[in-house]
Amino acid sequence: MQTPAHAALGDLLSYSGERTLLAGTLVRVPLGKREVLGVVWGSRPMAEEDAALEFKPLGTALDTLAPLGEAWRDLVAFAARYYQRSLGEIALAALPPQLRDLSGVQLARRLKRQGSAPVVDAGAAGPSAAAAATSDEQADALRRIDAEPGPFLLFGSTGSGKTEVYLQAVAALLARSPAAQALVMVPEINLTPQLEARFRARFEGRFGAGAVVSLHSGMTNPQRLASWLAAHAGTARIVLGTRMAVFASMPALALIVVDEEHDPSYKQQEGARYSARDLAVWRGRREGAKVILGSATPSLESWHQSRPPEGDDPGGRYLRLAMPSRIGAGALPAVRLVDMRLQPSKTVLSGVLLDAIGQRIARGEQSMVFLNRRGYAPVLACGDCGWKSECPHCSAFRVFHKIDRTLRCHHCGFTERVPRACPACGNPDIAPVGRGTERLEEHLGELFASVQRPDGSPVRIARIDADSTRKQGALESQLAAVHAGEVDVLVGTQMIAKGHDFRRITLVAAVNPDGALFSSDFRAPERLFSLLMQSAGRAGRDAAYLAAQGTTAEMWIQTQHTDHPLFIALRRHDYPAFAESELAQRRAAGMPPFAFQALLRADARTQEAAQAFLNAASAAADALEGAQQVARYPAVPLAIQRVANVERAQMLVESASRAALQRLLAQWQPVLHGLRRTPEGKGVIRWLVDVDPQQI
DNA sequence: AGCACGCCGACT
DNA sequence: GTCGGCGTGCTC
Repeated sequence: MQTPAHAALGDLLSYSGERTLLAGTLVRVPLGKREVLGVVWGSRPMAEEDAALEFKPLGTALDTLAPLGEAWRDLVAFAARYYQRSLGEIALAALPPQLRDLSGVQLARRLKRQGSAPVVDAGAAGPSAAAAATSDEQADALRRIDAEPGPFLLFGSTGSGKTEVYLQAVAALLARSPAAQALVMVPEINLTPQLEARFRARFEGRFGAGAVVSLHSGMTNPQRLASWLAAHAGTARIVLGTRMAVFASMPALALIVVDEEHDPSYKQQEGARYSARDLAVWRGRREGAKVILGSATPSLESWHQSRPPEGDDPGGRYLRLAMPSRIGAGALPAVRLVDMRLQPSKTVLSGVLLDAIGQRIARGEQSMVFLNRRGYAPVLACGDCGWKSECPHCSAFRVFHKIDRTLRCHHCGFTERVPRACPACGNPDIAPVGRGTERLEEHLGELFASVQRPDGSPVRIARIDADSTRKQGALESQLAAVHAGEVDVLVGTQMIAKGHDFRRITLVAAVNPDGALFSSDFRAPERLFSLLMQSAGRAGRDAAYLAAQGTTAEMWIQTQHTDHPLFIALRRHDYPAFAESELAQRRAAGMPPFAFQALLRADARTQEAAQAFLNAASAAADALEGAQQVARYPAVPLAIQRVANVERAQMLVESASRAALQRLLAQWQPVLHGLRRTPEGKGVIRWLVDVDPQQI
């Protein structure tokens, strides 16, 4: 009747105890030599046949806490089943870590303290930020959300006011039902503070402090526990969080919002590889809560699922709500494609783009230059002997970081000081190849060294990427500098493309986005389109500013493929056209969303051992029921084959039927565990199943 | 996952 | 002679 532990450990463990505990009660139980947290999944009286078995006695029950509800347990059970993980692993991951090491007494103390915190008093309403006036599109979306069951796909361009729709949908719901709770998810921790501020401003006056809580991995354990307990008790009316929040215990859940639903961060990439967006839809249906998925560039899965009925096609299960207009922001930026084939070879920044940026600087406007590669140069190479800065532990190059003169492997973290001469032949003349954000920042600094801002001061270039924001609070202070107008040109990775509301940026440039056009990952174009759309959305957010400046917003793209359909659709800001052509290709090729996939991955000391395991697994699958409905592709090395001296291989498994795929995976699981003890499983360090993989 | 038990190299 | 490397196996 409990849950911790992992992988091969059977689903449920049984313990003995004097009294019957309600399902969902948290308990401490002995497991091996330690005591762990468990959740009661069910109980029954001792039967005679149990006498032969030896059950350990249950430890203390943490029953000062209300038991976890049936809906929560169903969600955990579904996630465990669907993503092929043990019940205990999901349940434990779904609970705040601090619950694990809190004794019953400590927990009671926490609850008492929290219970005595100022209680929500609707009568003593303080000032609440007023709801903004809604556009016709927003009002229409809200009406449909109110009238229809959903799930909804809120398809709104950047600046169309999706957040206002979320706020008012939440407000309508909380006003109608005195206990109702809403869950609002965002893809990244970085985006929670500004969302939290808006929700607090809107709701804390009405529902009291503590009505809005956050739940994400950036919080300390005590903070997380406090939020979790408030959600579980129902005192928190609104829970904001990242993907982990989908598992929050919310007894009166009535609405789930998944903002930027297309974002890959919703898919957990280690441990249990769940999709918080997909679980949100499942949870919404199970609990009768409305679900709103919002995006300017929806995932093709959600887009397809929200197609309107047509002919024989009954349409998708989601209801699409479109909000094409931008509110309070200027028109969407004009997209300019620079044909790099017409530029001198090795041009990094074309003359026309530099001119355009220069003009913005002269007018005191800001530009954003976007390059998805951090560091100074992706490779360091010797011109004489051909040595390259390979990582000794990975099949990847170490990146040259000029700032601290290091070569760093971005996969295993292996870092060394840059050698003064070629380690292979001693040639002192080793040179960076290619460019990252550091080098671009340096390059721009040189190019604009003689240019002046309107007040005569020198041009300021700033860089925002994972390296420049590593320190606590660094991102905030850098963003503040941009907002304060201290920066003329901002260089960065995709970090700067998301969410941040820059008022004075009127030009956004993507320097070298072509890599994703011909990637082996079939989802790469989808990600690129969404990233570029999102980047474009950073420009010209403030119509009043544009008008005052007498300027228009522009998005520049340097490419070798100016006639690529992706860029043509982008130039028209036409996501539907892009989606339609991508979906046609996916349909023709039998790829998601027209097929369902899973990956079986194996890590081993040698590539042969990893592949041998996968091949044996594939052979074993032949004998399973329904195997002929599921295609298994050959085992292949991962794109980055070796990381930290571990060889990695994977096998794609695919079916037109989700149910058939699930049936096969369920039967496969015990076989795979068994395989580890056979000769083919010998060298395998670990294996895992990734259901609905995002990256292939 | 933890945490044991168990068999082979460099230290008090 | 012991400390400790991580390989293998178990947890009601």
